[in-house]
Amino acid sequence: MAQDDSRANSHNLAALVVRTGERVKADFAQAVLAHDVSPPLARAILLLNEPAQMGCLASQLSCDQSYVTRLADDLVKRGLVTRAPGDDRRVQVLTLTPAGALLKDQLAEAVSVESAVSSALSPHEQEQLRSLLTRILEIS
Amino acid sequence: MAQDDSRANSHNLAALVVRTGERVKADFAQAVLAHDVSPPLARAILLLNEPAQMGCLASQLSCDQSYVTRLADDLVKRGLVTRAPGDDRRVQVLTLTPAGALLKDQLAEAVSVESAVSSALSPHEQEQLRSLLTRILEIS
DNA sequence: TGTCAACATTTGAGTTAGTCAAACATTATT
DNA sequence: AATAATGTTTGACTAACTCAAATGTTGACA
Repeated sequence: MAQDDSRANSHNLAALVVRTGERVKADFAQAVLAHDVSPPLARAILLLNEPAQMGCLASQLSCDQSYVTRLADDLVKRGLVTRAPGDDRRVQVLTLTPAGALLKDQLAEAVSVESAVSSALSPHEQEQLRSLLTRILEIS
Repeated sequence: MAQDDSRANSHNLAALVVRTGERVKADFAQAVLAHDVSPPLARAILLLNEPAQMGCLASQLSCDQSYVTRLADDLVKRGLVTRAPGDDRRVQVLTLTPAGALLKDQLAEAVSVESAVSSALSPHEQEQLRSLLTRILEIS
């Protein structure tokens, strides 16, 4: 109802969760854009610790497979990954080139350096937070 | 790696924060779309407890003023708000119509009902979470 | 009082981060 | 051998924005 204002606005905990997520995302974006990489591209690169097929990447990114195709196009064009058919010739396996691996390390460094989460909270508090968030994600 | 910890490397706390934010946002979207309102429109409606001028709404939504113009166009077209010049005739004041006010209450109800945050955590835990997130937002 | 800077809103054009459906190639099933 | 299933690609589209320039309005001040 209208007078139940405690939930309506940004004093609302749900809104705070969203806002914090957006803040962390913005920090990530700032860190990776400094390396001329868009956030989705950076996410893909950071997942390529070992060669992976595109469908797998899609599920890790929780996005459509066709979007991974576009990301891969871009990565290949930039010389950051190679795209080669696997044993099953339907699949394409993405592998970081040396340049890509280097960039991945730089991105990982940049992202972790400017992490508001780890600089705001003690290790114990970080564990607390992790546990609370996990509980939220677990429901349903 | 078949783990469906969907937002990659959820062992990374920052990723977990983002993922939780997205989950909460998705719940919000689901709740309001059931009332045929897009998430940004719903956010605007929920902020209109009292008449507000557009620039003010923009800052509450943290978006460009020109985007509020488009939201307002839509809201007016649907008969949910009126847009009238204020005393200062540069400003336009948005006011919920009766239909808009009714919808606002329905949205507030729908959004609060399906809140993962409040059903996953005890009141005390919610306070803990609020405090941790606030600390993250405060750093900058 | 006239002029000019500042402000609120609007418009037009563009961007980013995707989605969906259909097509295609390859492999698996019957 | 025919058909179904799987993985990727393409084309067309969308949502949710942003930016820059244009428009209308007001306040400041010489």
